[in-house]
Amino acid sequence: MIRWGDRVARRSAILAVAGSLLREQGLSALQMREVARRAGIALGTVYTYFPTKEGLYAAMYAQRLDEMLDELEPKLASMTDLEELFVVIATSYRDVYAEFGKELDILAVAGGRSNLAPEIRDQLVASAGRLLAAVRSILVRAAEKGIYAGAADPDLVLTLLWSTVTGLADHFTSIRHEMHRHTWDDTVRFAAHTLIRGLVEGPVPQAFSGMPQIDAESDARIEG
Amino acid sequence: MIRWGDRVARRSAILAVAGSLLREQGLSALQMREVARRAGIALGTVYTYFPTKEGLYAAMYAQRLDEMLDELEPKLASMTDLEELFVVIATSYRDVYAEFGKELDILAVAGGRSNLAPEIRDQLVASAGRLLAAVRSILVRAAEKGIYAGAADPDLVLTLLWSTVTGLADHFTSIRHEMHRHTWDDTVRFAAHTLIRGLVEGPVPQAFSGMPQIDAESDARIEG
DNA sequence: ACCTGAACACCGTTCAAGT
DNA sequence: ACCTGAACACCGTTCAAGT
Repeated sequence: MIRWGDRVARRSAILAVAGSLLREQGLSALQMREVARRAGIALGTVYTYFPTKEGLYAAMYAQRLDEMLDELEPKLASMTDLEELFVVIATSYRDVYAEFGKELDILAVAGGRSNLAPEIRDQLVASAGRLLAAVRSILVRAAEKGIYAGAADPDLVLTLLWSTVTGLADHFTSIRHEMHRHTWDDTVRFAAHTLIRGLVEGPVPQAFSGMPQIDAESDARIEG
Repeated sequence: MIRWGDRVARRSAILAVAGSLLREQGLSALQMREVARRAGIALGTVYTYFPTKEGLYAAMYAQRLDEMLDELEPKLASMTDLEELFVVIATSYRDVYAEFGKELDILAVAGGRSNLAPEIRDQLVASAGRLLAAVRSILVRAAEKGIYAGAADPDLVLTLLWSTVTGLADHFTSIRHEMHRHTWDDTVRFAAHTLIRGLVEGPVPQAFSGMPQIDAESDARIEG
């Protein structure tokens, strides 16, 4: 039992209870009354710790991301392979996505002007920063080795990679993935391989002439 | 005014009213009372046309997808360029996504076992079929010309392309896209170029040896 | 048959009162 | 200071009654 007035321990307990509720039964079962009941406190008390349900949710998300990054950073530090980078990050993020779903996106929340408590917002910004820093440093290392097509704007590369990460996470979190027999591992590795192959410098295959930017009539025509 | 008992016209009117509500004010403003009020009918009447709010939403989505495909199919029929294909589909879908957001995904709803009215489900399955048929026919045409790397499983290719389409749509529908200055057009074209370049057959750039499948130690190492 | 709208159920949020 | 829980607000859904 948490003693009366121990706000730090109580806050953790609420987060823990809410987390298990979310994991076990999904978002629709995450109700403030149920959180209060499982935490052994009154309904109103939850609101003295978190301003709204959304605030509670954001705090849970921030905590989960920190956990993810604590696991991820050591792996990324020693990593030199762009495909592996993609696979490892995508797989970690998929697990977070499976819990928190489409409601929250680390790069969206961290960048946005939502009504979050400043502390939570800062925590999310920090997490996003850790993730971006890790990815950027690998891209830079790759660019220095001349393998990665450094000509493309890093923002574009990051947007493409992150969009694919979230898109794949979404795919395998929805019933969509039951439409074919491929596993997550097969699919992410194929995605990683294809993307990196497309990004990497080198001779342009066949009809392509390697103009990586806007051009109304592209040069990848099948005929002619 | 719709005359008493004209269920066909009334149904259309409800869908139209709900659609404008969704477009103008977003999902949170789509409330059954407001739909009834704007349609000039009683709250209970809405429920004689649509079994639940979700059913109404799915019907709106199905209608919007039909509209999208009516626009898309003629364009796709004469299309031979894989990059253009990606750009055109992604852009159309982004507009749908901006309205209906993450709640519904054509390939998820069509494949799933949700509690939709059979007619709506059938309509969604048909839409998904139209989209997949169009894409597949272009991939096949490309494979015949020997440009597209037909070796890769078409399911994998489709999953990757569709995941990126939804990921990009999500990116540009969230505040995330404000984090950099690139437009939708720039980004989708870059994505299309990179993906198709990665998928296309041809000499493998630099250290790559073109093994497109699972391999724990990938060969895209930066060093060694 | 089709339509009505008051009533119910559910859940996020508030706040005056308790310790 | 911290906690309580009844009460309020809101909105999806139902159903007995109306035409």
